[in-house]
Amino acid sequence: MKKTSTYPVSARGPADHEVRDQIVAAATEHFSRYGYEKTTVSDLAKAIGFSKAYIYKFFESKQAIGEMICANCLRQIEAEVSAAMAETDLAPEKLRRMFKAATEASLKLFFQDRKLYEIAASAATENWQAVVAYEGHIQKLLQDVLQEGRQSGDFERKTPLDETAKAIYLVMRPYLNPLLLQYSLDYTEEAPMHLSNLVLRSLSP
Amino acid sequence: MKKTSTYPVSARGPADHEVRDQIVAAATEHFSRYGYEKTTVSDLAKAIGFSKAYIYKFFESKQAIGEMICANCLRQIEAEVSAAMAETDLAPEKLRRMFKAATEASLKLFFQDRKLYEIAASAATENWQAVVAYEGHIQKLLQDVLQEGRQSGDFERKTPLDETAKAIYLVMRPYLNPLLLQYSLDYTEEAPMHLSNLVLRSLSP
DNA sequence: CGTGTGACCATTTGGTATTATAGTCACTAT
DNA sequence: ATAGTGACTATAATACCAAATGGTCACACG
Repeated sequence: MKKTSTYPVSARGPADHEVRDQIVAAATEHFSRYGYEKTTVSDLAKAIGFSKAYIYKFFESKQAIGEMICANCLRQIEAEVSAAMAETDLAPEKLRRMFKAATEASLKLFFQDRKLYEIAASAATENWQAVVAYEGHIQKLLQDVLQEGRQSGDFERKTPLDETAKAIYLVMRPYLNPLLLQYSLDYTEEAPMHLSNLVLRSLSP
Repeated sequence: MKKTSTYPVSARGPADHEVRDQIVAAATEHFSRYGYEKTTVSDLAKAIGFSKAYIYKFFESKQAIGEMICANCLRQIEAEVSAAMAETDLAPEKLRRMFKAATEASLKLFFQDRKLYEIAASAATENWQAVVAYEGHIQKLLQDVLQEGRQSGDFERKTPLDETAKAIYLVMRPYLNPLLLQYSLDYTEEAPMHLSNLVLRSLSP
């Protein structure tokens, strides 16, 4: 199995290679310190002691490197969300924690890793693979918890599952999507609770 | 009573004056045709046959003129939403129509009056009075229909009204707020229906 | 074959000189 | 007092050119 998560379409050359890891490490460092725009490919090359041309043996563009770093950020968020959900067995509580953890993890990125956040925001604007994958994974998590709640009898079963999932995703989107989050900052304090309440009321059997 | 809606804080000089109306008319024309940035205050002056200095007897800045035009747009949306809601007496249906009409009116602005939409988006970014007022009015409409539905027995009465109103507003926001709408275009087709359904389920007694 | 690069080109970007614009004010006319 | 303006300034936009950057390629080395 090819692990597409760490070797996306936009990569090239040997998949498993020490230099690839070095590039990613240097890019993470530079992007998060100086930002994506201010980091040149030559900077990365210098940092790992190779020529710029060599970097292009591993990534087909600077953006491809950015995608990788962005994907790592988003996977980090996914992991935090999954962890928060794993803390309980009750579907309703899982849903609450999912919403809360996702918002908090995104906010953490925004406030503590602004430069990386900016990459994620561009990624969302331009619909990079990493963001599409992230959205897919979150939707999957959501669908799973809905299914679980239906099985346990916590959630109603009349409404088609995919409709419910879609609607709830739309409710969460302004706080999950890096691009939208920055325009919802005034609400991040209360929104997860209020919206979780609303969603759970809508799910009651 | 001062009608603050047509004479906001950022205006100056005689409130009711033919020239003020001429300025607004010329600005509406120019802003919607050439855009806010590309229109100079001198252009407006030329259009109404006065000097630029005279315009500043009526508005304290170019932005103040923009606010007025923007406020008109938003009031137009409000009017369309109110009209749509008046078509029915049933609170749940009112809520559906509110969501649908608001989304459609905002989309109309986006696609058919792009230049004016851009003003509204800036207004939302910079929190102009016009947008704050618009949000307030929409929230009032929402609160009223909720109250009405509670009285008629269509909606549950346990949850505090302002919490419900706030949560539902947050659900609608991505499609009402001009700044957010442009990032939700992929969803405007289905979102009003799916989200109305979700909200109504959450309101069921 | 895999590792690695300097030289090269087409676009962007950054800096800067110049122009255009927002906004004011003293002033005239009625 | 109300109606109206030309001349002015500080700031923002623009136009311009030089430097920097993303990206490629032919080639060298083991």
